[in-house]
Amino acid sequence: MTNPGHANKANVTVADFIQIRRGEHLPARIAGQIGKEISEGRIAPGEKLPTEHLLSKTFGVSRSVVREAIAQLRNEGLVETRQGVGAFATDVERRHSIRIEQDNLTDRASFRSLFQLRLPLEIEAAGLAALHHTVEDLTKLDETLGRMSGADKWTDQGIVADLAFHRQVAAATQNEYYLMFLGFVAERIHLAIHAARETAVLEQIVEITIAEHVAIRDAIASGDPVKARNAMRSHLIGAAQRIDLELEIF
Amino acid sequence: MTNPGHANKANVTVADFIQIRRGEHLPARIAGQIGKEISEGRIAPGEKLPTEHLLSKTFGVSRSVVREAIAQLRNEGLVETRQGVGAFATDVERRHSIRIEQDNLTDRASFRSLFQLRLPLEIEAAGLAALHHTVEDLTKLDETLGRMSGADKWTDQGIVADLAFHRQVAAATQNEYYLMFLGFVAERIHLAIHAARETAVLEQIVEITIAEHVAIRDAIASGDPVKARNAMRSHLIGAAQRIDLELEIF
DNA sequence: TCATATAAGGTTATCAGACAACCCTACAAG
DNA sequence: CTTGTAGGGTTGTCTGATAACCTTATATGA
Repeated sequence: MTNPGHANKANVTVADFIQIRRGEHLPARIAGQIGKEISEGRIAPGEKLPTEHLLSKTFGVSRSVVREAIAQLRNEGLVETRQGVGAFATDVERRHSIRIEQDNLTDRASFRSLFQLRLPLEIEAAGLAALHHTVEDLTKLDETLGRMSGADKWTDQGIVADLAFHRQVAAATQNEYYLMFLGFVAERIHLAIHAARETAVLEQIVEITIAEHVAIRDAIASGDPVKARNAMRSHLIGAAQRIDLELEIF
Repeated sequence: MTNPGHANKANVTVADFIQIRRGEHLPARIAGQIGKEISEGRIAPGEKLPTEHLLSKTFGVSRSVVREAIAQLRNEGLVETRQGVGAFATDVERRHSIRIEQDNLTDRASFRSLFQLRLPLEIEAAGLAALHHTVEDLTKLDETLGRMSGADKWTDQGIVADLAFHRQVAAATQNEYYLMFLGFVAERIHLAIHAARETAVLEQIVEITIAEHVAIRDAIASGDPVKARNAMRSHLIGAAQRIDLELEIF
């Protein structure tokens, strides 16, 4: 919308790029500026970025720095580069890595969406864990439960242990992707709650839900996937209610 | 005389379809190797990585490439660098982005794990889509179904349409994270099948499953989440069976 | 005229070497 | 014993060059 047609030849004004001040991690700052241009739509998807040479002159840095900045953007999926052609802003659909800006989660609707995503993953993970857990998995679960109900229950340790418990359930599935995705999602959720200064709420959750965690552990140990799923479902629904989150269950 | 860049093997004229990956972005490959070392624990968290100079000699590439690889790992949160000191591996918990190396999916067990992760997400998404879909969502679904059963059924278009269908179901949940995660996972799976040169199988899947897709669409349109979930579950289980994938269902 | 081959110029990818900024350690000076 | 400093090592940045690749225009031959 903002005159995207000038990337072809003799671009008059690349953008409102300002000269970089030295001091700390040049590539990251330049990547930030370019990324902002893309995120805010001033560089449309599919549009070609200025050449590295031109960018280096524009920012007043060497081409190495520009290259590293573009590499970072490419890694985040915001741009694609084609040798001999140039760098292009990508469609949102094609991004090949998942990244969640923590700021987004301050929005309650967004937070709820992430929790709603977590729900089926945790439930399925509990079921798979019931089928595939090893003796070591159970040992680790018990150890973590001990930390949760231990003397340091009211410190951050309890919260860390809660996170660790769910991570270990995911690990017990023996499925690397459950560990990867659930670890990622659960961590975002915990961080969001933490950032919202609702740690008191979290501690309360930890206290109330020790019994629920034990139930999950026992269900997994029993090897009954249905029982494990139900235990995890009850736990998560309860946890959501305790932070006034209304989920859709069916 | 020891130029490692051109120290390749003699050109083999046989049709050996092993990837030569000459244009496969050197830094990404090196980042993958180093990242693997970290993920699999051969480089412990907190441990110092070899110096850039040593790495460049080890891999036989220039320092620029190694730097770009390390920058990528830093961006993914796997390493932290301190000027004048070195690069250090970080804890797994710290990672703030998810990335799946496509190579891993050539391994059938790994591919199955990803499919097993996709299962509950797709099912839940179908249920949520039944509740939250808009008129526009249904229109897009119908349009995509038309492309699947159209004349270009046997081209890549049919496969693209299949992917688009599932993406639109995810979009119909009105939950950005379902779109983000499912789009990501489903795309990996399709790429893996494609890379395995099983496109013929995929096309067969598309043909057989048009009816199943229509059933999913109708169930979503009916607004009954349970029905939508069942339709999606049947479809995915069938799709898995058609590529000889045995999933755990409960 | 039309299709193909070739040349030219631009862009990214990689290389090589150098210097700057910064950190750590050890050792000398007080 | 404390302090200062010199030295070496590492990452950060710069500069210039070459290779690989793409696009476009021109030439060539039927």
